[in-house]
Amino acid sequence: MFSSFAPKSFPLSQHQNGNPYSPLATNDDQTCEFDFEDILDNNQLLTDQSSYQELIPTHFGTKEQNLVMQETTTSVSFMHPPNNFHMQVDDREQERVHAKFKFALRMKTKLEVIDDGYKWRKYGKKKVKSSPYPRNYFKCSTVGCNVKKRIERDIKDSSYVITTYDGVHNHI
DNA sequence: CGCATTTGACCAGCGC
DNA sequence: GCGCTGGTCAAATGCG
Repeated sequence: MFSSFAPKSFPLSQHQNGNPYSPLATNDDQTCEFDFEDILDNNQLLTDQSSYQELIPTHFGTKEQNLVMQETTTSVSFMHPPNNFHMQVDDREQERVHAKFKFALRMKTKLEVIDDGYKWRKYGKKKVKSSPYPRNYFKCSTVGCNVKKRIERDIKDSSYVITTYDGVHNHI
């Protein structure tokens, strides 16, 4: 069963030749540099911290290092969970694990809405106390997919946007 | 007219 | 129990 928890494609509105995995096109409105700011919640399969730390540099780059998405191979690694993500779990367990999976990424962009390859429906906007910027709430538009995401500007540096994904897509 | 977005209302959880 | 805060709902609104 296919599933993914990360953006499907580069966070760019334009991809060369229409291929979302192609090298990045230059776009002044949105830089392509971004990094994992925080892993908010480990999934159950990776409760062993050491194994989790191994996966981050392999698949996403280290947390400290900005990851410039310029190579197809990097993006493909990024868009899918690690191969052993589904290891030794039945469908019910996998569903439970996916429902708990949550992570955030921080991206330098001037855009308010970021195209990550999935179709989202906005269902809420909230002023949060800790930030002068509103937080926007989205649900995946695909029927039966319960993935949500929140988007807000970084209060420390408003040129960055923090996107928090909640759940795992059950579709391509 | 249909669908997505907006936005105030409502709800749940938490700390006091 | 009460108030605060964040998350969700849903009616109103806007737009193609």
